[in-house]
Amino acid sequence: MPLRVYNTLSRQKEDFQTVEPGKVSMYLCGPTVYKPAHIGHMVGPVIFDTIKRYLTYSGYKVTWVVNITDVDDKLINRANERKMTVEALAQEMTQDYFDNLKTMAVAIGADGIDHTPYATQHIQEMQDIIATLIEKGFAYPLSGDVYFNCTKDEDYGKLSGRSLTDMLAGTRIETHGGKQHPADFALWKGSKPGEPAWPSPWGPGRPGWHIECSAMAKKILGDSIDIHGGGLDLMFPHHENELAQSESCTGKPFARYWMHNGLMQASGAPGKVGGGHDKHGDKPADLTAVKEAQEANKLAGSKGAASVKELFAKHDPETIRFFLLATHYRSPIDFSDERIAETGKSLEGFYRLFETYERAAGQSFYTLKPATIRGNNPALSEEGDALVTELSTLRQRYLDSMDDDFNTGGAVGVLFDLRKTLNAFIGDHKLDTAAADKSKLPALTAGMTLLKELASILGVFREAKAKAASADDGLLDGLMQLVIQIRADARKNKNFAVADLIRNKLNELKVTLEDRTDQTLWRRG
RNA sequence: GGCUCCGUAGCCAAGUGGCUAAGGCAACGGAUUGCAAAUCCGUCAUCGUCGGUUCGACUCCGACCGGAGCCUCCA
Repeated sequence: MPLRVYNTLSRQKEDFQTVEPGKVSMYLCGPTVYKPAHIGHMVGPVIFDTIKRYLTYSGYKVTWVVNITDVDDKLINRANERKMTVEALAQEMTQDYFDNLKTMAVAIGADGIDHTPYATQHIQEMQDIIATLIEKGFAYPLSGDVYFNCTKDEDYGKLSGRSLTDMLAGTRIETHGGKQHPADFALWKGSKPGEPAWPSPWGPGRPGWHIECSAMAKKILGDSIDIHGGGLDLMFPHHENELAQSESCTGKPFARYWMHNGLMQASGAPGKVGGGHDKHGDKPADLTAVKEAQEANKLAGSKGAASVKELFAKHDPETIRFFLLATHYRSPIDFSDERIAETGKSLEGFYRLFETYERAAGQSFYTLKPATIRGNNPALSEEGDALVTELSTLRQRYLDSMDDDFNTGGAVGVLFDLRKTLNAFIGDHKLDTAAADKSKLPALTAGMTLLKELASILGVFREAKAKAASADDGLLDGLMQLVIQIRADARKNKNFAVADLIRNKLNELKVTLEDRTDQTLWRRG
């Protein structure tokens, strides 16, 4: 089955064909760095990181760009509030963003985001595009600003499915004095005193919001890119305008596939995590009230939108990543601590399996070296155990899911099936006991290696978790072994009252004991 | 008002014009265990409502109900 990708432009899944065979250029709209990232900001990067991993696994050479918007009204206002420069604020928040990406297993570099261009470092490229647009008649200067002329762009609105007449009918667009059409948007904004400004042929000013992406995508990836991504909220006006100005400038298709991820929603609180939410539409007369309500909501802050760093204090980042990938990327995700905790529970079985495997095989799951390229997996093509056949089937199901518009939710389901299969195999052959049928170990390792392969594509189970108690010098485990020994003696003497007392008291201390046939294991939680 | 999208079991969630509608969490029954834990096996849905198209629809079309997003420089 060929890879198929849902394209917002056509509103359907299309066979994936790149501009250049074997290569994929990918541009994801990054954050405006004016405040700490919240969970919603992680959705796009995690999904596109997974997409890059899968495309790479499928044999493509992928170049991925995520831009940093480091000049904008919100930055200016925020910097003023905090009495710091826009540069300093941007630097601080960019670092926060990068730190969070790293924690979420999204790398900066060849294994992840290849380029992170900054808007302020591409002013010249933006001005070049603006100049070209003016020259071609797609844009016009107006008292220090420059506007894109939407009516000159024949297919304006094709991405979001809007027409200029619809937009007029909506009357939601405030007409700025002098603009030729209400939908015309700023390419260049003349600066007010005290604002960041760059010299330009149209006077000192700063770029409009959309132009930076056009400029940076063009510079780094070329006139036509393969995939352009971002949150669903960016489809209009941001991506629509970006597309319009880019194609008007170059005369070439800007992006083959537009991919939009669904937004994170705080559970119980309608609306997206990051901002206010208001219903409107029925009462256009109530504009003022609506606006006031919006402001109030903005001040109230982001309900349910703890910063990512606060979230990491409560939940394992791997759990959060898994949580994000368990749902299809185009669906909205309902976010709550309960949901993530539930995901955490569902992952425990994997960690147990890894421990079991280590006991059985004498090597860590994390040291297994899985195939990194799709193709026939030699370990699975050998005639052998019935397990091997089953593994091949599961692997194919996984690939079919991912080929279908990166259906990570379906792929996650296969991971759980694989877990069950391997646990059953271990049980059938008593592989975690002294009575193990050692001849079955290679088949088990093949299965575990496959699990590693499939999980790696999702960016999970790649590395062992850092030991929580790094300060512990082994005392804790020593004490536990002592307690376990004492309890084992009690059990041997059928003194179950003592044995159960020990176990119950340990439970109260959040320590779980597991009596296996030949030993007793303990773990926290 | 305009433009999109969604509605699958107690909860989360994948998927399909026709064989048994993935998987997870929870619950229940069983195997295992001294009892537990962990693991395995099993039980648990006719797919918002009403029409239409079709030999046949949960899957296509329409209406309605319910929910979400955008039209406001939020990823």
